[in-house]
Amino acid sequence: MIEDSRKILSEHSVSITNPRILVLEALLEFGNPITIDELQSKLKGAVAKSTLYRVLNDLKKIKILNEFTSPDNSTVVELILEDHSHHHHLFCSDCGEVIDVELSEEFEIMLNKEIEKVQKNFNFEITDHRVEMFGLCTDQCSNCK
Amino acid sequence: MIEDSRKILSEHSVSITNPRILVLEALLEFGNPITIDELQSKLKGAVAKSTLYRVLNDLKKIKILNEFTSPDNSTVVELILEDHSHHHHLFCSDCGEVIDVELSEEFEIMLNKEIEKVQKNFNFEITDHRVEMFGLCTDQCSNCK
DNA sequence: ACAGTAAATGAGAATAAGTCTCATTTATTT
DNA sequence: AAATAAATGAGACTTATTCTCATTTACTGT
Ligand SMILES: [Mn+2]
Ligand SMILES: [Mn+2]
Ligand SMILES: [Zn+2]
Ligand SMILES: [Zn+2]
Repeated sequence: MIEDSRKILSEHSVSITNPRILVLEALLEFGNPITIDELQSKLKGAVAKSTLYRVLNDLKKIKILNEFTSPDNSTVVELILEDHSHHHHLFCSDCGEVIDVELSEEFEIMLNKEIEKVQKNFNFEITDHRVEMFGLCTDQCSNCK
Repeated sequence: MIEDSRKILSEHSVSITNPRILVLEALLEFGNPITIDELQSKLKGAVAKSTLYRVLNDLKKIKILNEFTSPDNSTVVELILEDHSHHHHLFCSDCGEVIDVELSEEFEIMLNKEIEKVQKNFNFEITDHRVEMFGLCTDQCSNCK
């Protein structure tokens, strides 16, 4: 995992530093979208708060980190590596878990057609979209029992 | 408009107070999703900051206010009255404008089918969804020229 | 209309996520 | 190994939102 992190950094010509490795490792290990709070507690103070935010910004700049706000207003980040393709998110309103969801290709095609229509109607240039689903994990989520 | 505001409040058995009327009037007059910042400037200090947030919470409690975060992290609110049906949002990454968008019925039907699948796959109970589109208004938006 | 009571308000203090500053440390290049 | 630019840590700062509490206001029953 340390090697994965080093590789990611060097492939993006970002200098290899301890805080960057630690943050990447934590993200890789968790493997799911994670709250900044959770991330901080996984790091157990090994990286200063200011540095954590700087590293997250660095990762955003090289386009391997995605950031969004969950319905309870916490900031969530996730790595987007090569294998990580276009997908959407499912939020548990109870425990706050965020789950990656891939929707069917037919659906994405239809959504793109809708987007075409919206572009024309509003004379917009739409560059991205997001589908979010909210609900309750019923029994299998890692936080709720 | 004052009468509309009074009516909305009494219909939801919320006591009719000046700050509540002022906030409702501003929202009704603007008629679109609005940033809390913009809302505050429309109110020109007529409502104390703490009261504004309280009133917005009151409106959320009676389920006539929707709140979400725009991609630039500002908080956006909108009234959801009877006529205001299910819809989604389009964000201009340049000027921050937020536009209501209604997608086709066929699309929503298909999305609901996708949601059915996700519910089963993840053993979730999905209660709501959101489609967000991001891009640039090309010429007609009220803020960019 | 009036008094009594609970609810709502205003002003400003408190909280907390995220940013910034600056002195020190570290990574990279030679 | 030295030189240099970049990155870091610690804590100050900013700013959106919440909280506190003394005062004001809206509703209820008379
Ligand atoms: Mn994801
Ligand atoms: Mn809307
Ligand atoms: Zn859950
Ligand atoms: Zn615009």
